[in-house]
Amino acid sequence: MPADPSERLLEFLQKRAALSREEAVVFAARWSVQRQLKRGDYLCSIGKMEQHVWFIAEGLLRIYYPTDTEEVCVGFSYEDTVVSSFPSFIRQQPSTFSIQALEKCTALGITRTDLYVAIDTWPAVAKLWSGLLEQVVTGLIEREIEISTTTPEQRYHNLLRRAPYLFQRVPLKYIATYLRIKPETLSRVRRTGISAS
Amino acid sequence: MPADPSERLLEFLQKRAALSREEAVVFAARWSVQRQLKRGDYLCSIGKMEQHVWFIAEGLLRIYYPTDTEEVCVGFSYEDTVVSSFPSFIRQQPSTFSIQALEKCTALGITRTDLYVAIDTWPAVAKLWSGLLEQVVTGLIEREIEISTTTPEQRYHNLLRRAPYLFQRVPLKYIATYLRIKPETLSRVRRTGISAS
DNA sequence: CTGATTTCTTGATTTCAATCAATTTTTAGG
DNA sequence: CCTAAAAATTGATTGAAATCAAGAAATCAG
Repeated sequence: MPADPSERLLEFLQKRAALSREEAVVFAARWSVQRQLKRGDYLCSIGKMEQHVWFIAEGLLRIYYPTDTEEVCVGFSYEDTVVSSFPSFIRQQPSTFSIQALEKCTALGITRTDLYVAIDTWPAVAKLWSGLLEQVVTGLIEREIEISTTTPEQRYHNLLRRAPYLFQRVPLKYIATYLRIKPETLSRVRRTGISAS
Repeated sequence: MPADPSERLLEFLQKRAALSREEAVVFAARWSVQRQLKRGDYLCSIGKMEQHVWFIAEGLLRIYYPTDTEEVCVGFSYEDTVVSSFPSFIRQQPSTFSIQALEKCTALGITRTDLYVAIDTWPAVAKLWSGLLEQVVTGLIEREIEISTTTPEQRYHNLLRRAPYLFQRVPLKYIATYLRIKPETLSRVRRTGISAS
């Protein structure tokens, strides 16, 4: 894992997209917006127009939307993942999400125009984009099903199994909103160490 | 609105994709699987591999997944919409959804291979596909937000405003599961005719 | 048209997680 | 290292919708 963000992006692209080395280098160069975030900083805020898709080279962020009374996490992003406020980016509408660094982060961004030009230029990039959207779609659907078919306790155990690393890096109060339960409930569920099926 | 399913598909494609008339005709011809469904028939069932994306030329269907105790509707499809068990179609895994006709339906299907060939052949089809996926993504996200930020009553009024036609065509018990409430609750919410904000 | 089945409504009761209210523990920044 | 702020825990209580239980109304197939 290279420390250099661009090098890391290049590896990511070559692993994920059917691009030649040269194409990958050219495409990677279009991810020209570098952001350094410290804990608490925002990559995107409610109401702002999302102009980029971000590659996270380092760090961890939460993606959330606010309600009257709390902030509900829809997901987390970390090293070697791609994140954006997709509905805002796709439709060019004000974002309904905020994306906040929970750790010091390094992100590389590509603009909307650059991305769509790349999609039109390289079929492999078009494929990468559809693949990413497909992943988002299947992820959202699976998540919706899980939330509505499982108990808070099951969801906790499922997440613990699928993504134990989150519990090392994310305050439980954010994990709680991601599981659609209150921190108090999560605390109680953890105490009674009932094992998952 | 033409009665002929193929003609209807052609109109749909020309409206939605930047295809020339000739391209549209050639692409439309790949939607070669025609299905006639009567009330109660299935376009896709749990556990089956979804092999097609379907264009609905006529009729109305519900898309749902089963839980221990009920069937939860994730959406409806009707004339001039496209439907599939997307996660199954995309990943070629057994479907976690069933898609059932609530009325007599006519559907035209394109196979996975035919679709992906078309995507690779015509940039406009690739665009159509990404556009469709983008629509699914934004729809799912908005829905997730709505479900977790609104009361059953608000959701009922929102749906009544956005899609009044569903109430003409779909039994309330299916609408209830779509709103993530029990039929009894929906009934009570409808009785107390409190108007939406 | 008509009887059977499905769907919808209404009432009584229960339940699971939310809320409210303090502490205790942990963490981060000076 | 120390202290203030943030996060987590624990207990008591509440509440909104689910569940349970009949009936009434609508619909569909023969």
